[in-house]
Amino acid sequence: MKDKPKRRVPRSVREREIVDAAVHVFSQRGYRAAVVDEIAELAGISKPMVYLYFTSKEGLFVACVRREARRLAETFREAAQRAGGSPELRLWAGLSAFFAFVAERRDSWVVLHRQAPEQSEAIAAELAEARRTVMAEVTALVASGISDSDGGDHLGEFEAEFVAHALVGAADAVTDWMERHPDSPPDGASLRLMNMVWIGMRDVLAGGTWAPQAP
Amino acid sequence: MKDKPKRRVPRSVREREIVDAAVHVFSQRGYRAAVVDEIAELAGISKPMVYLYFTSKEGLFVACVRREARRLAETFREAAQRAGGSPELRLWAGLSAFFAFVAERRDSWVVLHRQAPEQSEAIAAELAEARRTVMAEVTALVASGISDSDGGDHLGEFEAEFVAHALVGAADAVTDWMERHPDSPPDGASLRLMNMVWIGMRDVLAGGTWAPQAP
Amino acid sequence: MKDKPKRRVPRSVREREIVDAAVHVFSQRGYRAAVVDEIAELAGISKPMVYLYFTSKEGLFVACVRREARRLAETFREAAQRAGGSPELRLWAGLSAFFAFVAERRDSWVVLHRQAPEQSEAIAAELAEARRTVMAEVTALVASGISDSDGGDHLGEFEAEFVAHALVGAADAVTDWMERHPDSPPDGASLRLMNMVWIGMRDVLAGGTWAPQAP
Amino acid sequence: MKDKPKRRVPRSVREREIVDAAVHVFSQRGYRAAVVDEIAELAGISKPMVYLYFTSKEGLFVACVRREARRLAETFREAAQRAGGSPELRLWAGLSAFFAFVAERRDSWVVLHRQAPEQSEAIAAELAEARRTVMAEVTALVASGISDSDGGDHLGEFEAEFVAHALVGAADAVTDWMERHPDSPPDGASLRLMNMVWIGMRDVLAGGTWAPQAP
DNA sequence: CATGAATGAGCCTTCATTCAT
DNA sequence: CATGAATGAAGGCTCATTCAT
Repeated sequence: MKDKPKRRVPRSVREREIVDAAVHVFSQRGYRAAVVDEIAELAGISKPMVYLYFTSKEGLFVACVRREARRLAETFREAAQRAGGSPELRLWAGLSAFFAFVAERRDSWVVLHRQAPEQSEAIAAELAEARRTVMAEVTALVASGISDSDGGDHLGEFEAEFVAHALVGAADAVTDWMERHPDSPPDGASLRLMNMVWIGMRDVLAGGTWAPQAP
Repeated sequence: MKDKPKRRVPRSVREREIVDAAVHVFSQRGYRAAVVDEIAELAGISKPMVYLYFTSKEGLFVACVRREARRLAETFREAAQRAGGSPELRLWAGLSAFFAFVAERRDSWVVLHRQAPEQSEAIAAELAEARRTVMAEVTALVASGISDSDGGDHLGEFEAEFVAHALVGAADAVTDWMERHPDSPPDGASLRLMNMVWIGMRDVLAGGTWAPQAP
Repeated sequence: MKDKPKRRVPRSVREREIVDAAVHVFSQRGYRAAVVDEIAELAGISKPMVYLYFTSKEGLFVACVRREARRLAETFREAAQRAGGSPELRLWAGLSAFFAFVAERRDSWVVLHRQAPEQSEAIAAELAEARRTVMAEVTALVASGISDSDGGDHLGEFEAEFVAHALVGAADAVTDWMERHPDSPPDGASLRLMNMVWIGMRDVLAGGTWAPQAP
Repeated sequence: MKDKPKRRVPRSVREREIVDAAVHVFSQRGYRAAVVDEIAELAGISKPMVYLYFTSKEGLFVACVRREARRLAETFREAAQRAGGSPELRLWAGLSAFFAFVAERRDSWVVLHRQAPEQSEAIAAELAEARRTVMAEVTALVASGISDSDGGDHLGEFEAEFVAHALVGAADAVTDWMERHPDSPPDGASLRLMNMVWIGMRDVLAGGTWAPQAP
C-alpha cells in the first residue's frame, strides 16, 4: 500500500523527520486538535516510534518549540551580525530576517507564537521560555541599535522592550496581510513595516512626544 | 448542594449567560481543549440546555465569535465618532478604544484573534468573517483619517490595509508587554503605540520613502 | 441487539451493579488483565459510565477492595458476636464464618487477598489497609478467645498475630482443596480445620513446647 | 554507555540468567504487568534474545514455573530424605525446608503460587501441574509420616491432602507475618507452625473428633 | 550470537451529544 | 424549562512481537 520498504533509519534522522512532520501538523491544527497518528503518518512511520523517541505528545511538542525557537534566534542573530555597519542597517537586516522567518517558515512561527499555553505546565513553561528568548533577541537589537546611534544612555531598556513587542506583533499580523496579497513582493512588506515604525520607534525610545491633548 | 434553586430565566438572559461563560472558557483553553461541561457549570446550568440553545459546541463558539466581533466593532466605531474633529484625533480615539478593548476584554479578543481556524469549515468561515469585519473597521478609519487630511485620492486603500494589520498586530502584542509591566499605566501603552506609528504611518500611506540601500 | 431498553437506574444502584461486575472480573483475571470493557458489559452498561462513577480503573478497584473488606469484617464480627458464650464457641463461630466467606464468596476473597499490590501506590495502600483490617479482626478474636479462657495476660498479642496469619492462610488454601472435592460437605472443611489447629493453637499461644531436638 | 562488552555466553548460561531475571520481575509485577523489556534489561541482554530462547512471554513464564517447581520439589524431598529416622523428624525436616523455601526464595514462591491462572490455557495448565506436584509432595510426606507411625491403613489419603493444603497455605501466610516481624528469628516461625498443627494434624488424619456441639 | 528499528493490536480515558423523565 | 443518565467515537499510550543488519 504505502511506501513500506520499512526504511531503517538511524535515530537522529528519524527524530528530525518526526519533528518536521509535527511542526507542520501542530501548526495547522493547534496542539489539542493535532493527532499523533497524523504526525506519524506524515513522517512515514508508525505511532509507537513517536512515543519511543519523544515519550508523549507533550514531549514532542516541547521538542518542536525548542528547535524552532533556536532556529529563529539563530537566523535573526546571524542576519544582524552579517549586516554589521551602522545600527540602522543592522536593525533593518535583523528585522528583515525576522520578518522573512515569520513569513516563510509559517509553520514554525505559528507553533512558537500562536499556541494557547494553557494546555499544560510543561508546555506553558516551554512556550514562555521560547517567547522570552525571541523577545530578548529583538529587544537587544532594538536597544543596541538606538543607544549606539544615540551614543547615549541605556535607560531605554524598558522602552526597547515595548518597541520589540510592537514590532513582533506587527510583523506577525502583516503576514496575514501578505496572504491576502500573494502577488505583492515580500520585500515590500518588510520595507513598508520598516518605514512605518522607523521614525516613531526612535522617538519612543528617546521618550515619546506626541499627545492627544496637543494637536 | 450547590446554589440550585433552579432559576427560571427567560431564554435571552440564559443565552447571554451561556455565551459569557463560553467566551471565558474558550479563551482560557482554546476551542478544542474547552469542555462543554465546564461551560455549562460556569453558566450555572446543565449541559443539555447548552445544546438546546446552541445546537452544538461549534454553534456555541460561532455565537461567541459573532457577539464579540460585533461588540468590538461597535466600541471602536463609537469611539471614533465621539471624538469627531481632526482626523488625527479621530484616529487616536479609535485606536485607543481598540487598544483598550484588546487589553481589557482579554477573553473576547483571544476568542476572536487567537484561535486556530482549522477546526472546522463553519468556524474558519466565522473567524474569517469576524476578522475581516474588524480589519475593515480599522482600515476604514486609517484610510479616511489620512485621505481626509490629505484631501486626496483613495488609492491608498491598499496601503491602509497594510497599516491596519500592522496596527492591530502591534496592539495585540503590546498587551503581552503590559502583562509583564502591570504597574505601567495602560494609557501609556496606547500613547507609545500612537507615537511609534503616527509619523511612519502617514509616510507609508503616502508611499514610503526609506530604503536600506540609501542610508 | 442486546437488552437495550436503556434502563434508567439511580446512581447508587448502578454503582453497586458495577462493583459487583468488577469484583467478578478482577477476581477472574487479576487487576492488569481485567479489561474495563468487560466489566462494563457484564454490568450491562457502557464504559463511560464506569468512568463517570469511579474515575478510573484504579478507582474502581479501590472501591471493590473497600467494599469487600468491609463485608468480610462485618460478616466475621457478627458471627462471633452472635455465638456469644464460651471463647471456644466464639472462636469456632468466627472462624467458621470467615471460612465460609472465603469459600463461598470466592471472588471477594481473591480480590482482597490474591492481588499483587505492586500495581500502583493507591492500590498497594488500599490492599494493605484491607488486609490489615481483616487480620486485626481475626487476631482480636484469637487473642481474646484464649486470654479469656486463660483468665490470663494479654502478652500473647504477638503470638496471636502469628496464629491469625496461619489460620487465614490455611483457610484460603483449604478452599483450593474444596474445589478438588466438590462432593465433600463444606462444613467438614471448617470442622477439620478447627480440629487441626485447636489444640496446637492454644499451646502456641501459651508458649509452644515441642522442638525437633527432643523427640 | 552501559557495561556492554557484549559477552559471548553459551546458551545454557544465558537461559539461566534470563529465567533468573524473569522470576524476579514476574514475582514483583505479576504476569500481565511484567514487561519483557524490563526482564531483558535485568538479564543484561536485548529483547530479541529472550524471544530467540523462549519464543514468547508465555513460554518464558512457563519455563520459570517449571524450573521453580522442580527446585522446590527437590529441596523438599532432599530435606525429608536427609532427615531419615522417625516419621516425626522426617515430617519436621520436610516442612521446615518447605517453609524455608517459601520464606527465603520469595520470588520463586510468588511465581508458583500467587499468579492468576486465567491468563491463558498454557499458563493455567503449567501452574496447575506445578501446584499439583508440590501438593503431591507435601501430601505424600504427611500421609507416609502418619501411616507409618500409625502402622495403619492408607485410607487417610483424603485427609492427608486436606492437611497438606492447610499446611502450605499456613506457611505461605506466615511469610507475610514474618515480613512484619523481621527481627523475629525465622526458625521460630517454622517451630511455631509445627507446634500449632502437629497434634491436631494427627487427630485429623486419624479422623477428627472435636465438634462445636460438644464443648 | 546479538541488536536497534519498527509495528499491529489493544486498552484506558475523554468528550460531544442524546434521551427519558 | 430543566436535568441525570447514558453512549459512540475517537485519541493517547503501551507492549508483545518481528525484521534487517
